[in-house]
Amino acid sequence: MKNAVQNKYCSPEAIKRLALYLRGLKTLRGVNVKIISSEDITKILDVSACQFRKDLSFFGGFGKRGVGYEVDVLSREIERILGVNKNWPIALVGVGKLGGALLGFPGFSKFNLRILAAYDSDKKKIGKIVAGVKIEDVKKLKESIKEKKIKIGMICIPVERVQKVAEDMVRAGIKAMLNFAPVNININRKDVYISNMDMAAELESLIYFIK
Amino acid sequence: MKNAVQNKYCSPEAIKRLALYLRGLKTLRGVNVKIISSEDITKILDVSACQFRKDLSFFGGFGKRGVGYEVDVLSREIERILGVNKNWPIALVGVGKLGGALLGFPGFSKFNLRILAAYDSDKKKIGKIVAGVKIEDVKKLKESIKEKKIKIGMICIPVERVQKVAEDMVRAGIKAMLNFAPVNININRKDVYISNMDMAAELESLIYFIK
DNA sequence: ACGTGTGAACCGATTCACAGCA
DNA sequence: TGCTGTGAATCGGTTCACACGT
Repeated sequence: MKNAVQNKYCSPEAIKRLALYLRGLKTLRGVNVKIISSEDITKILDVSACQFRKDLSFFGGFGKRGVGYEVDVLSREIERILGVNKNWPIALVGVGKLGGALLGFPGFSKFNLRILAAYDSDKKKIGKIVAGVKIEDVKKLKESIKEKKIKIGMICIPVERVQKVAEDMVRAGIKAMLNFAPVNININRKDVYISNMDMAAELESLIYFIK
Repeated sequence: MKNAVQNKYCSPEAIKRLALYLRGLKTLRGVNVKIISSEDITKILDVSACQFRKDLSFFGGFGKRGVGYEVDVLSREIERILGVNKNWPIALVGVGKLGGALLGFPGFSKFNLRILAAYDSDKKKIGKIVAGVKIEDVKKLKESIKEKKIKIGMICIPVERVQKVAEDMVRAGIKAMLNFAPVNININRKDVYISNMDMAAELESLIYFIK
């Protein structure tokens, strides 16, 4: 077994797969499976056995030859690699229907992801508590995020205001953003990661394939 | 100019980029830009000039040498390629917070994507009208989707029930699905496309990069 | 002259195939 | 023997660089 090589480059695709593996492992743990082989994983996830092995071997050898991978051990290792074993508070901007739904989304809390701050420009919403989070004025976004030392943001506001809000968030110290508006955010910084959850674009590309 | 070569393989990644280009083009049209060059597009989207050209040339030559691309023409062509110039009704399963938010999501209607049917298992919700759509009993999902000839589905229900519902949808004729539950759907059919909007996995992979 | 369209070169990611270890 | 871990081979997608058309 080699030591983990964290300084070499690992593709974003591979990292997303790690998160996917974690899903699969949690499911297996739920039905009390203790050991899995790379071949087994192909039955529950759309991934090839050797891709699974290669992805993991990049960070070190977590399996036993002739046996397989311990579900518990591997889960913990992947959590450590991704960094999700620590708490990563999230700031949400835009508590409309979608933003409101995300505030209470059980899929987040299950994975150590907690929305700690929410912002809106609507006077009627400011001050209210939604899913345990007090909605603040978006005007105070910068100092509030800075003060709370939040590094992750989610954007659920209309297209027109997205760019400005994103810039404010970066100035406040946000390093990663999930953008739900169908527009491209322009931030020229290598230390800031933006991921677009463009649901309409996703649907549009699906349409191409079923035609 | 060569004729469009639709029989050769085009990667899903490239198709997603087409949808992205469409976003950019709509924005440009909004500010009355008539012509763009492949170099210009790099200023508003994270894509290289030659990738833009290559993606488009795969489907035929839509630009003028020495000039650029007409925004109007290119928009229409991409819409035709993707197939979004026609109406593609959508069926939504699970009208919880997230499902309810998607029902009224303006980002869909803007792009010809209309949710025409919604299903839930909650007796209190069945029969109610949300965002103009009457919620039906999920038990009647199969015949209802079949009757309405819907080909696209969206899944917003708890993990445990996802696999069964997905199978029912496929049996009813659904060819493409957007899955919002953090679980992998197993459908062994090449003519059915499943796209996972796994927001938690997305966040988890972002955490890796900001660590 | 200018920007598209495209074969060729390049590069990264996936898969193969087998050595190595339990 | 069985399954991991991994260099080598392969595959596909991106970029280069320039011929071509306006």
